[in-house]
Amino acid sequence: MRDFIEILSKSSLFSGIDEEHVVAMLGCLQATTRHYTKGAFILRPGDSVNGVGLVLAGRLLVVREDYWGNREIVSYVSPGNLFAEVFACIPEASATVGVVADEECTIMLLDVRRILTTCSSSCAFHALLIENLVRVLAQKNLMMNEKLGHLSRRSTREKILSYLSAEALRQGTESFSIPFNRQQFADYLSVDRSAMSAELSRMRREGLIEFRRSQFELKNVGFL
Amino acid sequence: MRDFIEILSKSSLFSGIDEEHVVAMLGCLQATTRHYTKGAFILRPGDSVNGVGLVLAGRLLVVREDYWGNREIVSYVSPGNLFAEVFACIPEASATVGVVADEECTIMLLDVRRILTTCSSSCAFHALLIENLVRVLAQKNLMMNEKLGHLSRRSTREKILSYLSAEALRQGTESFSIPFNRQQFADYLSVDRSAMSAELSRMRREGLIEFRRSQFELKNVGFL
DNA sequence: TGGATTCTGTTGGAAATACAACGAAAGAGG
DNA sequence: CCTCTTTCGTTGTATTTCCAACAGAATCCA
Repeated sequence: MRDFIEILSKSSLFSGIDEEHVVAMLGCLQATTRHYTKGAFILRPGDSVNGVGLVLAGRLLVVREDYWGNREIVSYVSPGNLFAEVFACIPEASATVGVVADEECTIMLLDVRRILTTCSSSCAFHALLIENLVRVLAQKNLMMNEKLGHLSRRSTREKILSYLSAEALRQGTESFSIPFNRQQFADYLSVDRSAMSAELSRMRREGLIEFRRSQFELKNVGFL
Repeated sequence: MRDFIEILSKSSLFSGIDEEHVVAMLGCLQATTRHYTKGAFILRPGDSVNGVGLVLAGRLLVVREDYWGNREIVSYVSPGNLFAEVFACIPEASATVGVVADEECTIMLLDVRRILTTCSSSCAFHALLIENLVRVLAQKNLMMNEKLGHLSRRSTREKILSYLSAEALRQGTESFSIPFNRQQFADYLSVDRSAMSAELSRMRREGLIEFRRSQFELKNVGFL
């Protein structure tokens, strides 16, 4: 547990609160930790959600699957970041997506009601906690919006370029690596993997990009 | 102004606060109202956002346009609902989408910092205001998630069915109308309008659906 | 090291979509 | 009631995507 306090104090939720106070708040928020092995479901579609999740170690995938088993990767969650906060903030809603451990991982569950309901006594940083929660919600919104922008492109090439240029902008360099393998990349953009590979090769032949596995480089782009 | 107080007290942000207190809070939140004619831009991509918007009358469209003029309808906003709250909650972010008046409309702008920063004196309902804001953010998140679910479908038919069945579920009936004309519907699902018309006709011939303009009926569905 | 497994790129045929063009139907406004 | 404008459905063609199958490369593990 001690190992995770640094993660916590640097997390999106506790940002700006020093380690000492974070520890004090954990009890107030009824924090519990859990451990999962690779491939295990942390949350299944339809589950009711009682608390917000915070990743302490490992990586989670947020996935959606349809009746025919097509799997789409909605997003991924790395240490220090929240998940399921949306369902936790709307008591009457149940999960519409699944959350799977992409590798062995440790998570922490916190009671959202305790975050929103200011307890006048102990927690001096409660206002900050709420502000952080609002910021996380807004940023997730922004991310989804960005992904919506990728998915709304008509062709595979446009989707790929939309994603890659956004990633180059975010990382501030034309040469960067993406957090997906090919199948995951295709799942993320909701296209066929082999079609994606073919399109990537075509773009390489045309001198638009260079790549090797998950390492990409945008050629001749004007915006950086 | 008087005309809009009922809208306000029933809005997502002021939900649970009676009209009397809503009026009292408006000053505290530095509320201003504006009027726009059909087709006018309320917000352009790249604009910096100082306050959250609340629709009092008329309907707004949230749109994204690419370099080639392809227009995607991200969502629409009807009276009583917020817009631009995401950008307002992240000071350093500027708008990534545009907001257009779909018809003549009146909106109100509110200072988000005033919502998040509790002023101990006057506003007894401030905690509720924050809770409402959090709920709105979470619900928008949920809506985007749902839309992501539609867009991630591979074929036009699947996208249409995904949207229509979600709408049928929401409205609780197999016969319902959608808030779009054909072009807007196609824009919303990011597909070609004529292709959509063709697919709709095909689905009608196969007995899956019935429709006339914006009125739809799902046939032989099991979930209602 | 060698074999098994996973990941990636390629290809060809089937299917679906985009695009452009057109006419019919519906709605708006005098 | 008539005209003008917008919306909607249809069709044919060019493109693009999907799907399945396969082979080479990289990685893993005993």
